[in-house]
Amino acid sequence: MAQDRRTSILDAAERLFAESGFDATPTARVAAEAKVPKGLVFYYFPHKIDLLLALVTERLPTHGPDEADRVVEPGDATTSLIRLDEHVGLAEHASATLRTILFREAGTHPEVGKHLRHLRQNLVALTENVLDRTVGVVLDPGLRRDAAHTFVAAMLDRANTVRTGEVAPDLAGVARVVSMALQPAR
Amino acid sequence: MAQDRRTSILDAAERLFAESGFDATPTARVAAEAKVPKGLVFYYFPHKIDLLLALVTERLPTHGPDEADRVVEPGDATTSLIRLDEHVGLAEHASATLRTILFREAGTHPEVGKHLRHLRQNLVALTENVLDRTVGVVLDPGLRRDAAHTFVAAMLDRANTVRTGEVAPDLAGVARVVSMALQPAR
Amino acid sequence: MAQDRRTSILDAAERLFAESGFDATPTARVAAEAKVPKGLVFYYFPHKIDLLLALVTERLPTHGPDEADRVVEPGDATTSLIRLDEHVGLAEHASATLRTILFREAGTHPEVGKHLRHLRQNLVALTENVLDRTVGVVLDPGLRRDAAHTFVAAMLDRANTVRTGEVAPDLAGVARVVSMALQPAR
Amino acid sequence: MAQDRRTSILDAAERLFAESGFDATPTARVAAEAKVPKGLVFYYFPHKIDLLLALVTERLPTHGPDEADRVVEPGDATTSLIRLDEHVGLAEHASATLRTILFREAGTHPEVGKHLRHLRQNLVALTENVLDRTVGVVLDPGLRRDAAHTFVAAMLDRANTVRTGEVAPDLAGVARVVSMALQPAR
DNA sequence: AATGAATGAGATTTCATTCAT
DNA sequence: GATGAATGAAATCTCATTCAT
Repeated sequence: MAQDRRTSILDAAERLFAESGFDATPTARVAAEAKVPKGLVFYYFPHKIDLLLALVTERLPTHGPDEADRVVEPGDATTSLIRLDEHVGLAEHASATLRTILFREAGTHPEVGKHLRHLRQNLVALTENVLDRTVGVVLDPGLRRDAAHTFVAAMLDRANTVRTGEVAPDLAGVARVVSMALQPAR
Repeated sequence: MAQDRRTSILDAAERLFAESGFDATPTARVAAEAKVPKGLVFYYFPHKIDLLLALVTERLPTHGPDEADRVVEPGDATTSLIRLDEHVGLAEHASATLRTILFREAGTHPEVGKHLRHLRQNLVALTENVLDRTVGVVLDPGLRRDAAHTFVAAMLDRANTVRTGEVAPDLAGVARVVSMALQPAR
Repeated sequence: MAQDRRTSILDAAERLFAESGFDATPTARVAAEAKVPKGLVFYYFPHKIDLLLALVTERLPTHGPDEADRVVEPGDATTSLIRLDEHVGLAEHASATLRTILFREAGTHPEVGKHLRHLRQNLVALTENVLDRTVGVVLDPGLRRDAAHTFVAAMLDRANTVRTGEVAPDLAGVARVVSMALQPAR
Repeated sequence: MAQDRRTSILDAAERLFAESGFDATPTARVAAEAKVPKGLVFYYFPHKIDLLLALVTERLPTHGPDEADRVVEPGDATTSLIRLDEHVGLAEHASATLRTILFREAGTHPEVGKHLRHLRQNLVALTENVLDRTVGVVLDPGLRRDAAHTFVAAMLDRANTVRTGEVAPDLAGVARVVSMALQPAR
């Protein structure tokens, strides 16, 4: 019961911060949106910034390298990468709000920036793992790293793109480009 | 003289908005940083948002497709792309503050978002142009587009990366990956 | 057991009120300092002011005139007064916190002011008694009263002085001055 | 004109702080009492504590030793001391509010405590000067110091007394006691 | 007897904006 | 063109007190 109300508050904060940004959202609006009295927000989150921190630390999935298993399509790097993107789901609506918060506040709130750095590191490691398991041959470590960074950059850029209303780059296209670069010969 | 003071104000705003964000920067601090009286800021920029708009419209370069000439290294796509990145200079300190502002405020301020969309479109067109002039053969339009999007995504992602303190992906590596994908045969 | 927790609360309140003042000390901090749940403070002391009143009524000694016996040194007014001061112990650390509270809150909280007035009256009566029993001769009532008031004023002033970090006046010196004023002839 | 409004604010603060104490007086009440908008209080005094500091630093007289000239009655220490007390005017209504503030806040606000220490030092020096110029003979330095401290203690104690509603000790009586102590012989 | 989640009135402070000069 | 005093709406945060359990 008590946790329900704390959850309502976080839900409301997530929605509003994504819509209008952290700074532009008064705590009073969070309380109203969560249908709890103003004082209760402070009770659970003594300072406004604690709302942001709770969202980022409690609700952001960190992707471990073991998740590669679920998406690998042996011998087909393009498909594997596309499925990786779908699995991570950065473009999906469910994570849209957190993603918005993550990118926007990373520059001004150190704790948030730290999480964004971890996310990228994990995604790169995961992508390298996916590539390894997909292609049969042993990849050059430098090339593998560059390929992974390229794909992760595209995923993160697209996440950012969606939020700013730009025309999203096609991740399938990027997957194809990366995949072609890895072809030992044609 | 009058223009000098207007410029001081914009300089100060650029610095402070990049540091702390638009919302978190009081106009009074802009005035203090610019060493002008508070009233003068509102004299030149009747509303606070006008400061942001002036920065974006007056100080952001838009890259036309004709700039390809300056960077193309015929026959060497990797080098051409690296030189393109250097030319655009998104990673350079000079544009760091504007870039910061651009990414952060794009989601909440429509005018700013519009500029970011234009920037991406122009960069994609420019990159396609660079690729065309670099490789001798006629590229498949779909592949060319995917390659351009991939490289632009990496450039923009890196710009965003720098601002959040993440480990920057290596643009030379991405250039190599994109370049290899375009090799007709090896 | 129950009394232990009530005592902890009063101990904590005494410490914190002395440090930061009554108004500036939240009851929540009292509870934290006493290591009891917040609700318990209000269980024992329904209103915050009751904490202050309990401290003053339960922990402040009132000095009766009969205490003169313990300090009188017949024929030596200076020594008697010095011993009176030591006996009353207003300067001692044990009473420092209560003294602090007494002086600071006397002006704004009538109940506390009443206690301070009683303390002064009792001290004057006690000092007059000490002087009477010390000197052999019959003192002029007006002079005796003035002398007592002078010494009590010095004791209370010093109590206040210690609390504000001023250089404490030397009570032995005051005892000497008062004593000399009472000498019938030299 | 502008200064007038700043002065109104300080006047109001002086009145209200004396009445109810610093902590118990909302800045909104200060604004209301001064008949200025709430924002203006903050304009002149960015933090509430600045009101207190301005009162103490701008409105508290510091008594220099040269002021002795105005009160000395040669050969009559009792009269000289009484006139000194009247001159310093700690008991007068005009200084009552500041005195109240001074004593109450000295313990919790270091800046205020510093002023109270200076006031005592200056008063002791001034009183010693008065005694020197009043009595013809050369006083023993130790005795002179004790006598001065005794009288200053009484003045400060009485100031404090008035504020807490206690029965004020008679300063004329203290003057007589101190004066008698200085009589070389009778 | 004990508790800690809950409440809401109100405190301090912030700050974009106005405007008389 | 320039200025800085002035304004007030609104933001964040505080905290004594209540009350269901």
